[in-house]
Amino acid sequence: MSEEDQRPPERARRLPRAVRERQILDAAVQVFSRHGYHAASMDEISDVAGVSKPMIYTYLGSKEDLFGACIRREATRLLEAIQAGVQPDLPPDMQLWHGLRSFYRFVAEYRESWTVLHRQALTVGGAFAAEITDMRARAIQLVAALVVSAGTRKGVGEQAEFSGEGLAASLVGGAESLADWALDHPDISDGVLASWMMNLVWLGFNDLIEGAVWKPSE
Amino acid sequence: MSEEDQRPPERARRLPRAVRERQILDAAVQVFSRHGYHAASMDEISDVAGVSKPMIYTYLGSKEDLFGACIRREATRLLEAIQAGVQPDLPPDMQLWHGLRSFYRFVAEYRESWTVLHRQALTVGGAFAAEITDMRARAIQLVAALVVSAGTRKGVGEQAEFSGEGLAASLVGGAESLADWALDHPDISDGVLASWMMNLVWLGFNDLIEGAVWKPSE
Amino acid sequence: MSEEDQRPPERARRLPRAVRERQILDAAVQVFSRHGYHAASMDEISDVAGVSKPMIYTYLGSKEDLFGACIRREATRLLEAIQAGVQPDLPPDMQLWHGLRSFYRFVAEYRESWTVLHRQALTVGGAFAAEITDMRARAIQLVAALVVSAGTRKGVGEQAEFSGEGLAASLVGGAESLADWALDHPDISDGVLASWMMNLVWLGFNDLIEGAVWKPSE
Amino acid sequence: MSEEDQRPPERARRLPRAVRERQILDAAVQVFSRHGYHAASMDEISDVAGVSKPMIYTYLGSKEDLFGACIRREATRLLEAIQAGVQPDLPPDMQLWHGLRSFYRFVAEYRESWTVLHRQALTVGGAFAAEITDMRARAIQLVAALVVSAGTRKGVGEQAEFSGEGLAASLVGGAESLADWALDHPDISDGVLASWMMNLVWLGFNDLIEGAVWKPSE
DNA sequence: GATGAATGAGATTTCATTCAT
DNA sequence: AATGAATGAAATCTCATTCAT
Repeated sequence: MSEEDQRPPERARRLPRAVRERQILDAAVQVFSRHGYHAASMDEISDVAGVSKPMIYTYLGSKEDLFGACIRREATRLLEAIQAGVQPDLPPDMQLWHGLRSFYRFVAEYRESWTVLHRQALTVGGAFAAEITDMRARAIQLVAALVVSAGTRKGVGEQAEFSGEGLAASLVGGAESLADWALDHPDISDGVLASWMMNLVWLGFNDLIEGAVWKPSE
Repeated sequence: MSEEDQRPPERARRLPRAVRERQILDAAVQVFSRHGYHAASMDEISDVAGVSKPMIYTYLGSKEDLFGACIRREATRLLEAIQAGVQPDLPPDMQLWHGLRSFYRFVAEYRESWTVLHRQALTVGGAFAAEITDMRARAIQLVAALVVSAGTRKGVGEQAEFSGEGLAASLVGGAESLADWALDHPDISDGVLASWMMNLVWLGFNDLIEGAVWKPSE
Repeated sequence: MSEEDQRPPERARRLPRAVRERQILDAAVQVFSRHGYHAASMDEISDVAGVSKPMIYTYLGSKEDLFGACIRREATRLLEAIQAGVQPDLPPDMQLWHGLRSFYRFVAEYRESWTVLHRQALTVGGAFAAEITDMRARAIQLVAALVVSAGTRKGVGEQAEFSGEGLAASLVGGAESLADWALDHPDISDGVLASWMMNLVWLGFNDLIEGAVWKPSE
Repeated sequence: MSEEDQRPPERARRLPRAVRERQILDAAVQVFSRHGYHAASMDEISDVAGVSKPMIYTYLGSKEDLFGACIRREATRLLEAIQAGVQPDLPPDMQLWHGLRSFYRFVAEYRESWTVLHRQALTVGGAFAAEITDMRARAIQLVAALVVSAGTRKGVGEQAEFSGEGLAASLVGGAESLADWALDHPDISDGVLASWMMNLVWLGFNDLIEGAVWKPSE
């Protein structure tokens, strides 16, 4: 009844839209990463965000829209983190190494972002799978370019034993898989992880471009 | 319209339990692989199986049980397919190569089995994720054993640049990732895919055990 | 393949219909008494009876029919047990006492029968509630007759303080309630239980017919 | 057709939670009392309440929770009604009489409450049966205390012919049974019903504490 | 006479989404 | 700007009941 009582309750304080959107996206990433797209409920997200459900719909649209916004934000973050670590004037192997380090640093620091991108995004099907697959394809082609550029410098073309894109696909997958493995081994630094990948892949690749080829002995 | 069509509709025929169970599992794998665990509905599965829902519950139990049965059947299939291809008296690299070929052959032939195992099983969480993770861990350790056995023959121990389990994790992940990639490139034979992996990994690994080490040049 | 193998399996031995019906009814009483009408399932009943479900439907009809058959059989048992204990040439109080003893003996010996009749039959509604209520009404009127016959012998009519049927209703209810109580106190003999009821009721009733009347003092 | 009918349909009006909860509980008591716990459907309850099913789950929880809420509300009502009628400074017989009157008044006025408590609550089994049995036990011990206090004033102890708790159990059961009987005889006032119970029981009990004992004459 | 196979119908429960204030 | 109130639609699962052999 007094004048002070007339301002709205603590929780309902009017915040600028951008702040609210960030709150909601943070909560959504957290919940989606825990339960996956389908098992996550808008109720839980609104609870975690400290915001009512209609607000989510007003600001970010449907559940699918919301998930899309999460995916895009986290993907952007990841790509920016990697790009920030890469110095384009270095030789290809060092570029790769720096990129990998940044990647493993990101995964360690933003587990939830990584989980959403890697594990949950593919299960939704339809547009998202495509989006993620696209992003992955871009990453793969980036790596492939790196690899091929190194290769062509030494005069190696596309052959039966060698496919830039295919190798890049497995490289990216291997790196991701090692990232998952590293989530359970947090004491291993990003530098060591990146070195493992380089040793596994670069040396092998180096042999390839030197003309060495493994063939079935039979 | 033909004479055969005049017998009672397929659906009503009384078939022995084992046959129905196979039908149901086939349908379930198909539907789970398309939509994932949560988005798949028992209604759709029963439709695809040509069987009423109660039969599913009578024969295979709850949705979770059904999913578990799918996972286990497909995992067994996959492992058997790989083991059938491996000849234990060959040298490690040939064992690996044959294993990979069998793997890629299986993935090409049973896309849905692979999708369920690779993409969908992890999203359920709880017991299944654990089961799959376990199976993957077994595969990783198998590979690690192969790799390490080759390594120790040449006197290479665990070092900072080298971790059997970590490398195996990335190798398995890389192989899986290449399998996914190959789903979109069906013209590439399993032999070629396996060779790529071998060239990427074995040569690289070979260098490692010869003492070559990649190090950041900076 | 040998000749012995051609007789039907143990369970399917052809038994005369009356035996099968008894088996089924026994099982049904057991299951209904445990779970009540609605929570009992035909599956459980057929399991307990060691008989397939279609057999139940063939011999005893629908679930409702089956329940009805149970109720009628157990009610008949109860009434016969009571009548067997009563000797019609004794004075009213001794008749009542003997009836009560037989009743408590029956309840102790056939807990399940009693449970079905007392607790479960009323929850079904419709025809059964009516049937049970009827049976109870007959018991009440029987007791009422006893009471009234004793009363009229002494010249006591229906008054405000006295209603044969009402009193009988509460008497029967009290006896039933004591039976329930006795289920948790199995060391108390039927004779003692019957005596309690007589002391509680008969003395009071005796006073009534002697002209004593309790009235609110206010 | 009248002007009032032109406002939006009753169902869509936004009412405060407390009001809706009351509506739902009222409907639930009605439906549970008609069909029993198992045969009652949430659909019918939501229809009767004029509310959609999700509201019921949001406000009152599962079907079992809802039933529990009904039981507790009605039990509280009943106990309060009885306690409101009892005056603790009166002699034991008058306390009993007033308690009985209040009880019969309540049963007449809230038939459905009584039905749910008396007939339906026991059939659910588990926690509710226990809860109801408990409440009944409290009532029984209350009466037992009354009876025994009157008895000990006259120096009557526990004997073979007399068990406070057993007698109280049958007294309570008799009172309940008379209540059921009275439901079909609505012209009989609560005062008369209470008097019947007093005449039946109190006189008998009075005899007991005076030393009179009924014994089988055989 | 006896049963394994099969299902229609309906139960409880949850969720994304929207009104009305 | 913000939310409590409200729901349509659909999910999983169970049960009484009947065919076909």
